[in-house]
Amino acid sequence: MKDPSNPVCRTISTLLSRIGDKWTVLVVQTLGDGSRRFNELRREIPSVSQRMLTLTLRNLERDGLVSRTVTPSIPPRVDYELTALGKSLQKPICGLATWATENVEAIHQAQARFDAAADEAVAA
Amino acid sequence: MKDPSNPVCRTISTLLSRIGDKWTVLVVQTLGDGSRRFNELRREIPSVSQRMLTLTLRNLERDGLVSRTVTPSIPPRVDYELTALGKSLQKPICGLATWATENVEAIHQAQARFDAAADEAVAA
DNA sequence: CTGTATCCCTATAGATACTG
DNA sequence: CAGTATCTATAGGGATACAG
Repeated sequence: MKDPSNPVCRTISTLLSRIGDKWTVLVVQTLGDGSRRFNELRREIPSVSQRMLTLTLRNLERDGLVSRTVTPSIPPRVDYELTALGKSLQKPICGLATWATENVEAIHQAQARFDAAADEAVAA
Repeated sequence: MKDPSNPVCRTISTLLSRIGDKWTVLVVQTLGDGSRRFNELRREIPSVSQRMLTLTLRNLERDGLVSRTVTPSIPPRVDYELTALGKSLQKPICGLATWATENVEAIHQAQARFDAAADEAVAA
């Protein structure tokens, strides 16, 4: 893991870029407790646009993390669900979530200190 | 964790955006086994530009994950090192890294299948 | 050695309108 | 209902030049 140009580090970096985008984690978390239809997801993630939800779901489907099931009725019905692979991702994400919740306060304080110090430097 | 608009989910999402950027994880991993000077980091992460390394380190410093120690000699010397907070992030990142290495093959196969299916659809 | 400053290009994401 | 298409705004990031 010492050489950042090695495949392992690249893999991690690529993965983090994917799930680190603005919507992927929210969608995965939402699908965590069961399958959802397209507009159900929209309602549960109010801030996501139709376009971004579509793109996010397509990427997740392409990566094999989410399955897409079309029921050709009228009106059409599409259900999204985590695959086994997608579910297996929940555990490591949860680890990160735990770290985040435990340390968010420390990070905010560090940011406040840093910004205060920067302001002071400007004033001087 | 059900409501994606709740603070916890936002926190995770924000955190992932931060460490999910192009360089942060590489820098954190590189600093994982000890402090480095600016140009040492550049050499160990050949693909990073001076600008992006500076920005990445500033953000990490601001978040309290990395400490910056200036030695006012000639030439100047600046050492970067993980703080306790930064080190504590290594464990959850490692969990994700493990998942990534274990499943990278499955993801690639899923992508190949998806792309093949898409091509087929175009051909038809 | 360790950065800043500037220019510029591209990728990402939001808004809106339209379609099967 | 579940998308696609298009336009636009912004942010990320590379290259280069310069500075303490």
